[in-house]
Amino acid sequence: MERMMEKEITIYDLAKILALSPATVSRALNDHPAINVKTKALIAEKAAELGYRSNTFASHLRTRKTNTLGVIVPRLNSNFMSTVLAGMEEVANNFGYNLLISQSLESELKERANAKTMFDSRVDGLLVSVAYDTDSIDHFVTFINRNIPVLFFDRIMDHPRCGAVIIDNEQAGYDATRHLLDQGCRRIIHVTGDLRRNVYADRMNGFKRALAGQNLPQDNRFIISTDLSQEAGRQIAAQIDQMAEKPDGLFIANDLCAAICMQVLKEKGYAIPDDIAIVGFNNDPVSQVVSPQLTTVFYPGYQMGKTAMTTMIGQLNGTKLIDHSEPIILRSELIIRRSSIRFENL
Amino acid sequence: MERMMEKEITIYDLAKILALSPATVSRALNDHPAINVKTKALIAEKAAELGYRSNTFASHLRTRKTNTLGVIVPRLNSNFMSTVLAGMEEVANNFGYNLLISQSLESELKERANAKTMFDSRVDGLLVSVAYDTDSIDHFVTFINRNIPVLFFDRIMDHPRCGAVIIDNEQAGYDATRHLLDQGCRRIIHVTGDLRRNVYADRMNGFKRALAGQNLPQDNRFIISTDLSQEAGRQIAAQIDQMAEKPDGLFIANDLCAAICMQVLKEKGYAIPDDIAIVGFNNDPVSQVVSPQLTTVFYPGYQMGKTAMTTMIGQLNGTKLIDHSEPIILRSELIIRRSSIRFENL
DNA sequence: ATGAAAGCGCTAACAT
DNA sequence: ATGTTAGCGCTTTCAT
Repeated sequence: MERMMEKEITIYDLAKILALSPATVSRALNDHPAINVKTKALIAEKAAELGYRSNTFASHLRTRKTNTLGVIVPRLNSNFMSTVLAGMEEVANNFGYNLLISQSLESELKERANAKTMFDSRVDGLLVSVAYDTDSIDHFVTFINRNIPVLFFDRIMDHPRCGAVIIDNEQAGYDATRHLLDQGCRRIIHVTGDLRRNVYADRMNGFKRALAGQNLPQDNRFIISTDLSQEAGRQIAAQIDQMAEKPDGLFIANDLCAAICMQVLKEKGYAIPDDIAIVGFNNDPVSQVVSPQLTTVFYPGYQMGKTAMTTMIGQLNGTKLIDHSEPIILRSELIIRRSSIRFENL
Repeated sequence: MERMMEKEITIYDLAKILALSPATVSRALNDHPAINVKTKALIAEKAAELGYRSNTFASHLRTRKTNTLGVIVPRLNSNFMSTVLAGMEEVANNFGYNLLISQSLESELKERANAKTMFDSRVDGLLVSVAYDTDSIDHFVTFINRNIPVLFFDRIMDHPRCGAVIIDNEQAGYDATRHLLDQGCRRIIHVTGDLRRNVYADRMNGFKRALAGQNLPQDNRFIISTDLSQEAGRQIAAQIDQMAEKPDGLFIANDLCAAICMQVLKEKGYAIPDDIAIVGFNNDPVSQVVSPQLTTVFYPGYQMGKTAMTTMIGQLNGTKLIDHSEPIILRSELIIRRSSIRFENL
């Protein structure tokens, strides 16, 4: 069967038809100021009529710019991350950038592979939220050495030539813990993730500061580092059930993990929040669906995506260079729901 | 401040250093059979040593292939979609393809814009799950006319030259409804999405078939088309609460919507499953976290992503052409949990 | 088995 | 305001 294969129109075709030079056509299409407005209109019209589309590869080859930005995230499938990406996409779109998105699946190995792909694709810039177990920063230094800006968001790495966009995790951790303390909790367990990641280390520090503020003892057995998975939620519940002296408060750095943990505790007969008050993190949809509804920390994902992307593009345009000396910090907010409001405070 | 800017190595550099021609280097790098094995090894070694990376733009300009595939999804932030994408990424990676991912945010307008971007980026193929309100298929025909393969998955459009990967939504809808009937439900409400989408239309047809099989009356007021949002879940619950004759079963085509609906019903004093049994769809994490746990339909997202991508790449390679005449159908499975098991059946 | 040379479509320095 | 021209780095036909 014969296939219809429309011929690809080039600026040469346009130039010939309009009796102009390819250079003029190129300039007109790129809205160059030196070109006569009428000429531009003429060219634009003809281009549209013939279905001309710029060959980005030829353009990239010449300009050494790809108009593509790489984004590496641990996973796509969290409400938070996909909200961030939606924010990034909106801004990138407005500025005519494409996004090359990939997930590290929480593995440094995969992250390195992703970074290599991005590098070979010659992205103009890279936005990264690092994997659970990332130790080395080598695979990003490759970019930095070539002057390709790298911007971390949420889970950041410390590097003198990389920007960062985060929330104040320490303060959020403090607020969450402080809230539990205000509800009368005195034996609070903090369940967190890998402490190499700033988000978890900072929340833990906030947790500790809140306890210290009340002159409460700091018991390291009350800080449990897990992978924050659903399974971890189950294990924590089982572990608590085994403890001689039970906790009366639980601050878990992830909503889904907290929700599962709460569920198992309820099954084992614990009253939430009366026996154990619980605070999660992220304001994931699950936090509204469990009963009692879960107190959590709202994370401005969309805002974070937009801010990160705006920052990156500002850097690329030279409009506004990234301040490497300190991160951009967005506001988060404690959302208080039933899982942490003790009876006596109603 | 001086910046270290490593010079980009080209095949000309390699050729000069090794006293070979650029053609030989190019062939060697592409593993051309005519090149001497030793020469290949020599070139590969030098390339690695100098950190050579192929300039994909020059290559694409020549070959008119981009090795990039476009993926358009309604939203990134569902467990299902990100699982699909993970599956796609794995396969694409193995075959050396890059993914350009974007979300339509359930809007045909945005979907068209995404498609245009993909088209201008000259993707080699396009994988799409269409938006809620997509009516026209024009923006995909553009690709088809240029012989760029288009493959739909999950939410598909009917076109004689596009492939499709789906689950048997009709059967899944039947199974879900049949299960409710088996539990003694006789007045079942089906809450679904936009019926222009196959996934919802098919589930509804399965629903109807199950009712017909029991000689139950078909009341169109018992089929409610919504946007399946959390808000919709709330509204449905309110609506049910107002009904003179209440339903005794609820089949909602989305877990989060079902979970919220269940929650509101519980607040209003309905016993789940005894007053109203509920079945959701997708096996989203929320389904395990609500109480009672939600009966739902497992959706093989990872598998779907892998299958779709394998199919696409088979088509591009010419290895295995897409069968346009009928869709690829994957197995789904009803997962029975407490939200639908009536007391009398325990 | 290897080389010479042309050209993919675009941009930009230089010229007019 | 517009034109001329020389590549960007790669692949590939044709030649040896």
